[in-house]
Amino acid sequence: MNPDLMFESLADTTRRRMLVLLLKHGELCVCDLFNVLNLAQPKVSRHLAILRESDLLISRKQGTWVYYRLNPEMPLWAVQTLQALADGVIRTEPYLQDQAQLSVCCNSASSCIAPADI
Amino acid sequence: MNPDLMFESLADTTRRRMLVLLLKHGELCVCDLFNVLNLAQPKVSRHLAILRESDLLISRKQGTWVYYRLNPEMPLWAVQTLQALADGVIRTEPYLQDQAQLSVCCNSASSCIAPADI
DNA sequence: TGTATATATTCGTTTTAACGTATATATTAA
DNA sequence: TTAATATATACGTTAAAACGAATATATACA
Repeated sequence: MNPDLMFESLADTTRRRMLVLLLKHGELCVCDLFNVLNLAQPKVSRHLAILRESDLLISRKQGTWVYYRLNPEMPLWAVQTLQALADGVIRTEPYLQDQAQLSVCCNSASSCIAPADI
Repeated sequence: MNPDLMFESLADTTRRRMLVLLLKHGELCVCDLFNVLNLAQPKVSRHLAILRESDLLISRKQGTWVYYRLNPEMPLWAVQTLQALADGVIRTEPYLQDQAQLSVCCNSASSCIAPADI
């Protein structure tokens, strides 16, 4: 985990929103992310690539879907950074609404969120 | 403390180096900072202004010198973010050398570092 | 008063980052 | 094979950030 890359990654609002969603939810696929955030798919994919390249996220492919989650091998200081970020933003917009949107999306029949254990 | 402003501030290496120095030392004047970092004075002043505007730093003027330190009114999540940052970088360059340079500078007779209590 | 020093700001340029649109890739299913 | 869907990437443009150099401000002191 390179701190320079990591803190450059954290400088963008879209990327912070995605990280906080993944911190709270665990794992999400690309289509859930751009639906929840109400952003264009290529924009979300590009930001996900940046987070992947800075080792904050890892992805796994399952059929046509790609699921993203926090890198479980992150060092403690990086985890603590993300937790502090989440503490700072979680009661503010747009993060509050993101969490609400995620609940709606995840509980719908059309959700492509992965089952708890595969 | 606005998280957006804060995390944009943390995206620059020079600003991270200054924050870590101030986290470890407590208070430094502008000339100590640009001597330790070996950077041009206007560059350091500009970055200090950005950190001041994002409420990460406060300054106090004493004669011709201006002393900067972390904002003591920072919320807990912001303090924890900075501590995690410091944990992540403190054993890497250029932060290691910055600490070493600070020791040299602070212990010299020409240092303008403020006495412990004024 | 003038000079010297510490710090801040302005200005024009260069670099970097983000964007929207279009397109490519890869998987699934008919 | 073709069509449909999910995701990723490429391309050209726009916007934002950082830069060096010059200058402004403010304090101290002779």
